[in-house]
Amino acid sequence: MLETHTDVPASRSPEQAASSPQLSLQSTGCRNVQPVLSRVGDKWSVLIVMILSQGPRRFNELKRQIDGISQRMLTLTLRGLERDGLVTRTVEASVPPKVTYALTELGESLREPVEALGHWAMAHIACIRAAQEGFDARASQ
Amino acid sequence: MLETHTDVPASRSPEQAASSPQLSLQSTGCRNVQPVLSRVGDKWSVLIVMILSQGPRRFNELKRQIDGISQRMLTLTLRGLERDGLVTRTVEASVPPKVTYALTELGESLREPVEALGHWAMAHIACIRAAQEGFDARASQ
DNA sequence: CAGCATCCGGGTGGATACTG
DNA sequence: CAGTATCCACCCGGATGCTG
Repeated sequence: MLETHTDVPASRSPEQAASSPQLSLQSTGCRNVQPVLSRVGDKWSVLIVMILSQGPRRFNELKRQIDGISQRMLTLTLRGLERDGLVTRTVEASVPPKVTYALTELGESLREPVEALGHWAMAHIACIRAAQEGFDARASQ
Repeated sequence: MLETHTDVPASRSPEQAASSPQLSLQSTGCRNVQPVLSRVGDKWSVLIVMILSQGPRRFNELKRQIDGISQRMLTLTLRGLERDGLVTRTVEASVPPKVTYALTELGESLREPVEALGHWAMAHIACIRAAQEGFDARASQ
């Protein structure tokens, strides 16, 4: 569980902090946040994390369960997740080889904010689609 | 990415109507969630949303405030956000023209889950970096 | 001021073939 | 089974130049 939720009380940045140019919002927070956002926005990472949250999986189990992924992207994505410390890779030296992937605690803790985003998406998808259709209709005419 | 194209309706089977305990991101939810995740993972969208959450901004205000963005990407990103109904674009027909961008309620509501993700990122960035360095060290030797 | 048009380099990701 | 290696199409995104 993630009770280390250092709840930052949303220190509203007072717009233009005069002296220091607009490096406040970018370099301070976003340099750290952006890589994480990229991982979440990645085509396959979140899906893999969600599947692994149900339990460890072997390589081809994942491949079968994720419709449309190429083995190249599965490998690459798993390597990336492993590198970030979100997933562990366990090799059992047998014939045939058996490799098991599982979520780390870090990976597990990522599920909460990601699911929050997922819930937001589910709750507002109709609203978004409507906006898109309106926009497209306006643009085409 | 910015092309959150309106996906096919894809009539849902009514099997898991209201009994799904967990938000299944693989089957039903994935198609709805993924475009949103792409937007969040987008290089500039979240940054723009965060800035606009402090109040409406004009085009060049945003451009000045967002270090490193090209005006092409600013335009494209704002169009995408507008299309998704997250941002409004208001043109004041004057000379010189004045265009103001502001968050919609939908855009404002996105801030919460995104900030949750941001907090997660800030809280675990050290952990992630350590994992990455360990991984890289292991890989290079 | 607020864009759009164009070019183009680099990275993402799919398809395919091969290995331990 | 679980990858690696290679080729390649696409398109993201920066730079530049031009409009109203």
